[in-house]
Amino acid sequence: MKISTKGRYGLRSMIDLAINSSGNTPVFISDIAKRQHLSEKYLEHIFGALHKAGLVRSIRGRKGGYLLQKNPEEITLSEIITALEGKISLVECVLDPDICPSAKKCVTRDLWQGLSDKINEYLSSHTLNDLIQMQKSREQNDTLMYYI
Amino acid sequence: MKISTKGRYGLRSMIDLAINSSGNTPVFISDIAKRQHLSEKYLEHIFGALHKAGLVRSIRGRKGGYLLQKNPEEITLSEIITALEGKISLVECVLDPDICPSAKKCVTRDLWQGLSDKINEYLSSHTLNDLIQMQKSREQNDTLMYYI
DNA sequence: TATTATTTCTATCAAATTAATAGGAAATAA
DNA sequence: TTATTTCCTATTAATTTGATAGAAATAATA
Ligand code: FES
Ligand code: FES
Repeated sequence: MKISTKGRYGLRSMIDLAINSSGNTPVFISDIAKRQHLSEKYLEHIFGALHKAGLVRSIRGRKGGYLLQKNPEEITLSEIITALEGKISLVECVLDPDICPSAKKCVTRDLWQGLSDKINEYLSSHTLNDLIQMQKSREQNDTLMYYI
Repeated sequence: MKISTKGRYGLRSMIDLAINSSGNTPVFISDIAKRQHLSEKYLEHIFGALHKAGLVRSIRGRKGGYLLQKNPEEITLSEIITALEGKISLVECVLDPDICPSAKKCVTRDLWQGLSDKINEYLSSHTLNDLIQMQKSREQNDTLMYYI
């Protein structure tokens, strides 16, 4: 029961993208990879998935790169994780009861269903903006420390 | 972000064990495997883990088998899942901050921490007995249906 | 005591999934 | 025309998960 690197790296990259894009100038994957200490090639894949899910806008060619497609407060963490890891459910049969012949009787399915709902609830109730604000205030506090 | 078969099979087997053990006579792994449509050999592993975690008592030799070590209402689902899948955390650095050099600054870690806590909360607040009662009442309803 | 049924332990193999790399095509601004 | 970027497809590497085999230990039973 772990979040994969795709999900983890992707979320961090979305925060990085939001913080480092000024206006309409796109951000290079290579820059995000450098700042986040990630492989450029692997990050390409991740942004492919984010793009496909409509969370980022891409500009091809020289001086191209990526931009957020929506405002950070309109992007829930659930959307980001779903884009990168698929629909959130702890067991397959929560989404697709047909794969378990005894799904109707199975009490553990109800349990996993309930827990999956909790997880979805949590991730839907936080937006990318929440993380950005946390990040920014944390950085500001770090700076202030030097003046105290 | 999935529960592995170990966790799923193990939980179902604990319910099976609790429901099918009468008094102090132990239950064979082979019987549980039959009823739950699981591989006997694989189930051995699973019970090895449950035993190691002190959730079941084993009786070796002929007419041996397994018994619950505690009353079902004293066994939380968190204990069972932890025994089978290890400590519940969505990313390694939640339990062990040292593996991420920037753990103190990382806002995504706080997020995963929070969500991992929710999951633990949920699984700690339900016991094996809850599932057994659900199962029993479900079976009773099924039986009643024939008499209506 | 010898035999048999049963669990436990360890080692290993197979399959599936995830993570990462590589190379080049397509697009586009300089 | 060139440099720089995303996009696409394939391949490889690493890790995790699922399953098997067989020897050792142990207790009941004949
Ligand atoms: S595990 Fe799928 S229905 Fe029980
Ligand atoms: S991912 Fe581990 S601290 Fe950020």
